[in-house]
Amino acid sequence: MILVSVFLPRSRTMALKFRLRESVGMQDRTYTADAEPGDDVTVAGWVHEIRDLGGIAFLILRDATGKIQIKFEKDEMDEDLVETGLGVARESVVEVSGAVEEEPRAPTGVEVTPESLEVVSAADPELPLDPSGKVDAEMSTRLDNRTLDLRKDEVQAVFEIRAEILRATREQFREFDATEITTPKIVATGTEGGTELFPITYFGEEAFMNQSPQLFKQLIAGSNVERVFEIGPIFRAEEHNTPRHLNEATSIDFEGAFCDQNDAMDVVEGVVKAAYEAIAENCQDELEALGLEDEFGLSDDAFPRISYEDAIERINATGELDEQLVWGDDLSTAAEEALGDDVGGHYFITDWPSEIKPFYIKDHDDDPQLSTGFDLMHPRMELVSGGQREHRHENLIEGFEQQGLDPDQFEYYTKMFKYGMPPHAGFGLGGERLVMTILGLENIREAVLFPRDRQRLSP
RNA sequence: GCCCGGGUGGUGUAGUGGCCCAUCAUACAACCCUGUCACGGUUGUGACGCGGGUUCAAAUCCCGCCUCGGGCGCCA
Repeated sequence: MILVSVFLPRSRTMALKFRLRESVGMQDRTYTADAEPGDDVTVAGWVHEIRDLGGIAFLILRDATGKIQIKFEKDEMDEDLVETGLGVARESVVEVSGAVEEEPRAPTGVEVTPESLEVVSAADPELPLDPSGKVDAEMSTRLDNRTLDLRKDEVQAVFEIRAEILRATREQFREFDATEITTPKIVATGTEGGTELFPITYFGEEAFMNQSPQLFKQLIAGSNVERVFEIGPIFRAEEHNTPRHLNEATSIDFEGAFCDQNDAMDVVEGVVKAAYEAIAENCQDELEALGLEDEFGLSDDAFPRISYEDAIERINATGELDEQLVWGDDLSTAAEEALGDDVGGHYFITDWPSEIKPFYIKDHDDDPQLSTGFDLMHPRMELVSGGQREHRHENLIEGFEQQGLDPDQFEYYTKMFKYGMPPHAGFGLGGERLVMTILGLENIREAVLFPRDRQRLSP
């Protein structure tokens, strides 16, 4: 990514966003975005850069709201002050007090003439990566030094937007009358078998990190709560090596009683669109930092709902695949790409063959070969999988057996289907994949502060 | 799980057997410069992932290990 400008003018909304924090921060500190000409201020932050032109020199101070220029005139100012100010290493934390003056030649139109400067925390002059962005760093170097990496505007913007996506999806779920729940991450059994779970020891007993809140959210949807959502971590022990998989991911889950797969699709479509809208409305500065301000948005059109049968026909018709797909085939990455290019936007694939969907997905009443399962696809990758759930106890037990699972191990789950389980439907949406597709990130690790992948366990 | 490609100063790179006590940028150090905004200029500092092998000669070829990234499978 290329930094658009060293000085990103922060808008009024940005300044307002941070003003709220002042009540809990340094009482007499002014954010750089709030420094107005005529004020006597104390600003505190990181030394972004020092430009020494000889008789005059500038220190660029950066904080969460932006940057401000501190001016040093060597002949006219206290020698110690100049020496301290210009001797400090980049990325050191300093606190500067002085008068803010209007100055058209300054990058933001204002600059501070310092009266005092304190080095709060000196930085090592040799940095493991360059937060000013003049020199790129590799993903691995960046992740090993996330604190420094986040000092770059375009990196910080990703996580501000991620936070906005989470806020907007939460709010949208509330619009759908769903209650936020949290379910256990340490579990006795997996959702779909034990092969892809991280085993742990729980007081001497075998346990696992949960790979999905699926069974728990169903149990709560079957209570009077009816509609639930959860935004939380999921853990998968698969040893994949791709730019779109994580071993710890954030799942955005929904489950609703008296809902069918079409209702679930309505909800997920609403949630995804709410995320796009919230970003367009509240994250202009961040979009600019990422260079996305011109092209950002999502069409108002409904996401097309394409049946599995039509999907394979359409894929075959593109001629992109070496071998024609036949009914019952799962969709390969190449097939998904061919269809994604053909559709050109988000779309659902519905009515999958029952045999390639998990046991808890309900089949169509009039055709047991067809499931109510659906996927929401972004042209670049799968975002969501969902469907109507099997709520009939007998059918559920049968499903376990057909999938080669022992229903006795899941008794905590299946027995609740004996005490009044309404029809219900839901979905799981990949949180990082949502962030990644919305922002066009090349690697899913860009969307997580401290990613867990096959190689990385720390930091 | 199968397959492919990398690892060179702090950072990012050039270099496919001798022309390399290793290129360039940035950083760092010193000096010059009174309006920079990726400031500019001069000089300097600093590196071939680890171990073994082939060769008169290895950053370069071979083997093993460590490590990073990607493709597929599978998935969110």
